[in-house]
Amino acid sequence: MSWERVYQLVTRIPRGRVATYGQLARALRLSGGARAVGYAMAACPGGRGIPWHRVVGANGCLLIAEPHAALQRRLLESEGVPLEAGKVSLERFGWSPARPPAARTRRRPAKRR
DNA sequence: CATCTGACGACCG
DNA sequence: GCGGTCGCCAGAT
Repeated sequence: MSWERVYQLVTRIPRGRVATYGQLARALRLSGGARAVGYAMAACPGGRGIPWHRVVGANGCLLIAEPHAALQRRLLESEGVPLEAGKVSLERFGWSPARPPAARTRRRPAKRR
């Protein structure tokens, strides 16, 4: 399969939200697992409006190397997705590919802090 | 056609 | 908590 599928899904990630490699991989049933998505993103073509910066590691951390990580961080923050200790709070900004939750901008599901 | 090269994540010691 | 191992795909040279 071509990576097109991955790109399509990534494009579906709403602004202000992020998805993890593993999550995308499972959503697409990629045999290669998260790795496959990683490979796909590495080959991600530019100039197509693919929000590649909305894809983060399983832990919500940025995986790519500098200087791209800095850019990703900047882009995310410009979308309202803050990085805490170098990581995105998947609890708050994680997006489910098949199950987009209602906008919980400030509503806490059961998590209290 | 053979090889190399990357944006992962789960598991184990 | 940290570092090493393993499974994996497609495109470029």
